[in-house]
Order: sequence, then structure tokens, then C-alpha cells
Amino acid sequence: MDRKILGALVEDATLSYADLGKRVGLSAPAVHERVKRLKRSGVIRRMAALVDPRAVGKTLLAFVHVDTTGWGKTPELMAISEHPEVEEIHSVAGDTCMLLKVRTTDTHALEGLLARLYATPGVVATRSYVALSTYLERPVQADVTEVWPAPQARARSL
Amino acid sequence: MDRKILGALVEDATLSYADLGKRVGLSAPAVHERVKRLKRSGVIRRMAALVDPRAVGKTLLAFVHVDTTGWGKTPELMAISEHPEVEEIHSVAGDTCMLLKVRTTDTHALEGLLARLYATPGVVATRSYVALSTYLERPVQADVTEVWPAPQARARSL
DNA sequence: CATTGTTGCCGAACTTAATTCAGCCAATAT
DNA sequence: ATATTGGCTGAATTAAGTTCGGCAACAATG
Repeated sequence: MDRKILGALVEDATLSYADLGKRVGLSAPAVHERVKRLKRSGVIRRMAALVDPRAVGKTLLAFVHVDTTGWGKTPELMAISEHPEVEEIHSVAGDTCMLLKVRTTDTHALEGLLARLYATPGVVATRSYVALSTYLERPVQADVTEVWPAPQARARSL
Repeated sequence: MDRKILGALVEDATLSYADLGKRVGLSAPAVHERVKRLKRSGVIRRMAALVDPRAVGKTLLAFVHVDTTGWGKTPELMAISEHPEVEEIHSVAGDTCMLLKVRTTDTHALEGLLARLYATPGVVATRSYVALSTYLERPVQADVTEVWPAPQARARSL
């Protein structure tokens, strides 16, 4: 039941509780109660407007591999996350320490960002993959058919 | 002005128009008008609930490089996008055709997905990077300080 | 087996926000 | 100088969010 609500809210967070209720077969207050619980338990992190990157001038998407000298929440990591062009930072197993997803206005701006990354103390080397075109991009789906109970206890308390 | 509204709505799409108005110095109907325009012009693609991946059982995040025999909207591309584990598909310049962002419950499920990808006609070879931990992950920001006018004309009409 | 407590749902009432509309002001163009 | 357009405000209306009491189902307990 919660999965159905989640799936609908991922697609359209502006749905009224009444419409949601009709869709999943519940009354408006019941849906309201469940959504409130999903929010408080952290399953729903927040509601957000999804913005077209090109509409705000972010035409270029690139994935940047970065080697750093340290591990964990290091100063260089903090420095990297300060750049507004950086959307994601993952530490990956394979061949590099960090994998960054970055968006810039153009190749020139990407070069500027790379220069700033290189200049960061602790950053050793980078390698970049520029995206030519994006065929699919969707937020985390809730349509997993999976064994219960879901690990809701893992959700953050904030 | 629209940038301010966008920035606020990316952070919290549940803000009332009155609160938004107070934040940017406009009345509620004025904000309403602007948001409606931003939605219709495609700058705001949609409102969505951001779900904690772990709360819905998606513990593992991986980036998968895929080589395919064809280019563009090929059947193998459609086949790949059918898998619910696949969140993003980009064609990248560098060394492979496609870069996939996928989420699964565990390594076993990832292996199953890779097996299905390998079995897809047109898919030549894959290489995977498993994310150990994610330090930053945020949606497209609207905080670009950039020359005007923004290329709103590029936004989709739907 | 009955009792008591808990959980989750519904319907109605109430409160708040979304939405519409008429009128106004400023900027631009004729 | 004047008409026209676009965007804003404030009030009124409509719709939604939110709270509450009561009920039914289930589980644990005496």
C-alpha cells in the first residue's frame, strides 16, 4: 500500500490526498496519515521540483573520476562538494577513489571546474567522460517487488 | 526572480505560494502565475517525492559501462531502459558507448541485471563500478549565476 | 474465552491554501 | 502623447489540507 502511494508521489507530488486515495483505494485522511509517516520515517526525504538542466543553462553533463590521497570525510571531499556544478560524489570500487557527476554550461566551464579540482590539495588525478546525450534519467523508483519487511529502520531521523 | 523561486522549490516543493511570496518579495497570485509559467514552459518538469533508496531496498548503486553495436534509439537501448533497476542511460565520449546508473538490492541482484544486459542482442561488453558510499547526491540546482537570457526556448512544450 | 489495548480506517467538521478575477501601474511601442 | 501589453496586488471564491471522534479488526493478556 505504501509502495503504491510512493510510486504515485514519485511521478507527481502535486496529487491531492483525495486523488491519491481514489488511486490506491483509501480515504484522504488515511493517505495523509501514511504520507506523514513516510516523511517522518525518512522514506520520503522531501518533495522537490525537478528542473530541466538546459533551462537553467546546464547543457553539459560529465562524469569525472578523481583520485584523492585520503579516505572518508576529508577536507578535499568537502572542497569538492562546495562546487555547485557537482551533483553527486560517490566513492567507487574499481579503479579510482571518487566518481563525480557534474553539470556545467559548456566545455569551457567544465575545464574551469577541472582546473579547480586539480588545484585542490589532496586531489591527485582526474579522468572525465562527457555525456553526449542522455536517454533516460529518472529519480529513485519505488516499484521494487521485494521481500518484506522493507528496511525502514535504516532511514535517517531528521 | 524566477531563479529564486526555482531554488526554493528545488529545496522544498511543499512551500505555499504565500510563503514563497514572502521569501522572494511577491504576492501569492504573482508567484502562482510564475510557477504556472515555469511548469508550462518545461523549466519545471514536474514535482516529485525524493525517496530514500535504502528505504525501498535499493542498497547497491553501480555505474555500468556498456558497449553496443548500434547508435541512437536502438532496440537494445529500449531493452536496457525497460529494466527498473536502471535509473540513467547516457551515451558518453571517452571509451564506451553507454554509461548506466543502476540500483539493486544487493550484489546478487546486480549480477542478475548484468547477466540480462549481456544477454541482450546488440550489447557487446560491460564494465562495472560499484559505489562504496555516496557523499553527495542532489537534484539539478537552479543556482547558476549566468548570463541572461536563459535558454528557456529550449524547454519542451509538453 | 472474555477483556483490554493498539492500530488503522472512515466520515464530518474545520482550517488553511490554491485559484480566479477585477483593477491598477509601469514600461514599451505607435 | 496615447494606446497596449505584461505583470502585480488585494479581495473573493473554491478546493484542499488537517483535525477529530468513533468504529472495526487484530493481538496480547488475564
